[in-house]
Amino acid sequence: MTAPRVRFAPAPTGFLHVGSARTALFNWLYARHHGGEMVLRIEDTDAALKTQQYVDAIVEPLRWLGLDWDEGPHFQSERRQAHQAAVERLLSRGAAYFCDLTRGEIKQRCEQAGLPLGYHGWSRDRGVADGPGVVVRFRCPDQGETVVDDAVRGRVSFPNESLEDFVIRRGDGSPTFHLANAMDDHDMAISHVIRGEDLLNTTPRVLLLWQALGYGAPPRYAHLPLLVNAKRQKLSKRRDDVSLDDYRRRGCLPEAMVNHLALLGWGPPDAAEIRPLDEIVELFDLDAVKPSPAFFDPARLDHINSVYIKALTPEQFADRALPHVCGIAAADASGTSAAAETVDAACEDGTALTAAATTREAHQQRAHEVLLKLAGDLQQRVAALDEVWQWIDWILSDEVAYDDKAWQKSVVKGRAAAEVLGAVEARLAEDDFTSAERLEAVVMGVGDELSERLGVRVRSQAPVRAAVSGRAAGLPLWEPLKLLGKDEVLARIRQARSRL
RNA sequence: GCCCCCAUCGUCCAGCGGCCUAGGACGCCGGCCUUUCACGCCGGAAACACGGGUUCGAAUCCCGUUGGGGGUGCCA
Repeated sequence: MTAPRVRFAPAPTGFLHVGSARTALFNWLYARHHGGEMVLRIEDTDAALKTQQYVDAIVEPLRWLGLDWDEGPHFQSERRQAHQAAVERLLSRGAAYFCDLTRGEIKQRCEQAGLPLGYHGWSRDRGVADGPGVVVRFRCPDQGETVVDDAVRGRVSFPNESLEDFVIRRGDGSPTFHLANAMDDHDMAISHVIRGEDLLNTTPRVLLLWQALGYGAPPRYAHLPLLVNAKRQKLSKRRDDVSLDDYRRRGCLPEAMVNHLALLGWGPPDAAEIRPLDEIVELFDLDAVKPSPAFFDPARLDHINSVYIKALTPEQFADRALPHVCGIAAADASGTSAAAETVDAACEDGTALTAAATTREAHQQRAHEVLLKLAGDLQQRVAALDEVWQWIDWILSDEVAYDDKAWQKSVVKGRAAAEVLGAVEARLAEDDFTSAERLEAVVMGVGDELSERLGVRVRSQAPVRAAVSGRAAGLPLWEPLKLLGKDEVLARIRQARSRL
């Protein structure tokens, strides 16, 4: 087999859809596995969507995923001349004709003829002349069938009588997707067209055009299973979370997203599902792609993401989590995260999150240090990077937000909580806060002593946690106490005691 | 309406005629570990949509039914 040449051809819609990302990935995997090439082509037939912003919305997420291409981006709009010339050729050959019927007129004719709503070659013999608003339609054969030889689905045949004379040039002179698609795939020497199943029904049209244009053997088609939501409907922009960039902002790792996407419609021959991309490249092939729709399950993505997060070194974790803790990753999000709002607000109006970090830079430096020190404990607790903030906000901020339930449970109703806090404050005043282990020994020691004295189990960790963090649960306390520092810890315990 | 696709645990995959009393993973439930929350470990419930064929033998092949989805645009 000669090296394949595939293309990823998204329409510029302002963002990259996870379904499109999956299509891009499968094209890329196929090309890389077989040592072929991938072309990026932006299908901007429709409007003037070739702005940098629209192109970036496609290119950047692809780069984020780690997918590259060997050629492009090409733009369909740049091939306008060639497309128009082809329309002329089809016209002069009688393979296409002009039509000036409006939607209403078509409907009317159907009713008069007692035919089901549709285009029944109405203008084939009307001899319509070209002019403003006049479209060009392709003359489909009335008999026979058009067969799509699909790498995923096998032989799919369409009765030609079910095909209507479709528009290949709009009233404004622009070519439609079918025409541009056939021509561009031919002219760019595409060998394999790998795309979503929603396009399967349009394939006979492209094939008919391919034939009429005298192009010879068509490319091999492969229609990938649709990505669906929990209700098993095609993922849609309106009701589902489909923007790849949103996942990035929420702290999904690109390698996790790629791995997750690869598992939708495909599975490795062995049982190892979570594995590096180069191994997936090695194992991937089209004949192993399943034809049935796949649910894009966010819970599964979370799991895969959590596995990748756990595998990060502390340094990698700190570097990658930092933007999510400092509001950078979510800066351009429509719904900014709590972390972003808190940090941005504090930094922008000049107020400090902590007395020590009075600038954004200082805050970042401090946050990085905290992330690095707590990496292991954080990594096993988050499924996405944007969850990190809620575990450490109390360390990075001077303000303690006391959770009512936690306060009641751990301090008010906590056994001997007042004594615990009193004793801990006294003992910690003697400590130099250089050892997390010693801090643990001190706090736990207070609990043990009280337990012995009172004859009942006294848990000393809970009230201390509530005092310094305002919460009932969280990270192992000792390293955070050290990071918070002696003055701050003692101040918080004092503050808690005064609340009693 | 018409055309097309799809059909194994709730979900994603394995199974491509006998290895299947159907395997793994997510999720769920239970237990262990633990002076928080987690991680980890152990265990459990959970599926071949239905009906006909073909075959010595079918989750695997064929047909039909049912169910789900997609398309049916001067969107792609």
